[in-house]
Amino acid sequence: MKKDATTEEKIKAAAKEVFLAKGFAGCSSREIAKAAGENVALVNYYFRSKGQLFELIFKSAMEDFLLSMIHVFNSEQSLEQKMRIFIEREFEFLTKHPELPSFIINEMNREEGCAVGEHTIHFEKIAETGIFNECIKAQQEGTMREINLISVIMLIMSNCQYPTMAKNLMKNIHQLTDEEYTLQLKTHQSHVTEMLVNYLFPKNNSTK
Amino acid sequence: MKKDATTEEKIKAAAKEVFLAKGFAGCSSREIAKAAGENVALVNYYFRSKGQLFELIFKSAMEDFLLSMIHVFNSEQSLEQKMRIFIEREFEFLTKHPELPSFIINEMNREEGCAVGEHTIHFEKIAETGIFNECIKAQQEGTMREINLISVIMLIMSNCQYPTMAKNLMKNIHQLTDEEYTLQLKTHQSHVTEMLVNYLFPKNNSTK
DNA sequence: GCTTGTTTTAAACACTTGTTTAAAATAGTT
DNA sequence: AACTATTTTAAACAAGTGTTTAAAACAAGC
Repeated sequence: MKKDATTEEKIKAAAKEVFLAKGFAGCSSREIAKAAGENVALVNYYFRSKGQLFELIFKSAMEDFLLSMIHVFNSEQSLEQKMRIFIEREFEFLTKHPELPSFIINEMNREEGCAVGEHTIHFEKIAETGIFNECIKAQQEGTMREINLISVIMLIMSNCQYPTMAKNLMKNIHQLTDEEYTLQLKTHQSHVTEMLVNYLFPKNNSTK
Repeated sequence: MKKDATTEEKIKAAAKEVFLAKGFAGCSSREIAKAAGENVALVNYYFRSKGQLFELIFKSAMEDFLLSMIHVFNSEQSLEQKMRIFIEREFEFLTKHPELPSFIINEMNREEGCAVGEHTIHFEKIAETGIFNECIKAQQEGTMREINLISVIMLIMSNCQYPTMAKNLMKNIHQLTDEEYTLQLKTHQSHVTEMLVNYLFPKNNSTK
């Protein structure tokens, strides 16, 4: 946390930390205030309610989440190479922010349905990079497998996000230490990369 | 819910439903009691505390979760065929219990660390089916790719579980209806199956 | 100095939380 | 029937919840 941040920023930073770790229902306003080193009333003074503060945090988390996808797509490289780099960046990003996918999926599954319908905006930014058109073109040329683009995204997300989300589960089931799991993750990443690239860009000309 | 269940069973059933949907922090004792149609005090009368009731539910959920893996492994079939059937069963199971993976992963990530260290027991049951030895043998014979078995499990879990966990996220991002997503899931399943089988059991003899 | 407006504080609000209690209802046994 | 043990109830408990309030502290301008 920065040193001379304003009270508002301190609360926001603390809220992000606590919300991401424990979810909306898993923490209290007082906990956030304490984490920020400020009075409870200030949470409502600056953000009106716990709910509105959460909404704010959630949106920015969602933005981080989706923007982490965009950077690679604009570069000048082959689709296959882009895919390789993208997976690498994704693993890198998720190692730094392991709580993010769980957080978003959870809060998305809450009954109150967090801020539904607004996140397509960011997704359209991804579309604007032209990556989807690039895929369609590659599919017409036969260098990429005929596959629904939603499935492509799902394959990538599944294989990149799940391993970081399920860290504690996996550690427990397989009796691994933190270091062992980090190592495991590294070799897993290369499997994921090879598997996805092999499947999406088959080398022998039987695209099925 | 069954008609003439005992009060204890009614509470347990209600607790399972509510806990799975909302998590430990996301619901109250009174909510569970109301869902069971019983008095709040009975929750503590039969289960002593919300925490102990949760522990009970969590363990049985974990059991469902892991036992869903075991059934296929004993059958008499080729490894590849077993894998295909396993993935099919897994998708089938997860469609019926979509909250299960999120629930377990979440509660596993809670600070209190739910009942850590006891779940290896079930996992050992999987080992007893001999599936792991079978894999090692296949790897020696060259019919299966040289790959850490933990990675194999992770690949399967990632690709089967994530798509059901992220349903609401995906629906929102891609603006899909429930029916559209179910359809999408169906075609995704076949991609997952082909991709995993192709990667784990490569046909051309270049196992790398 | 005093007077503005903003920021921070401690205290209180009404309500929900998990849990306990003591009395009431019920079932079981002789 | 009467006595027992079990089950269920409504009420209460202290502690914690999100939020509001009214007073205090602070800063800036005159």
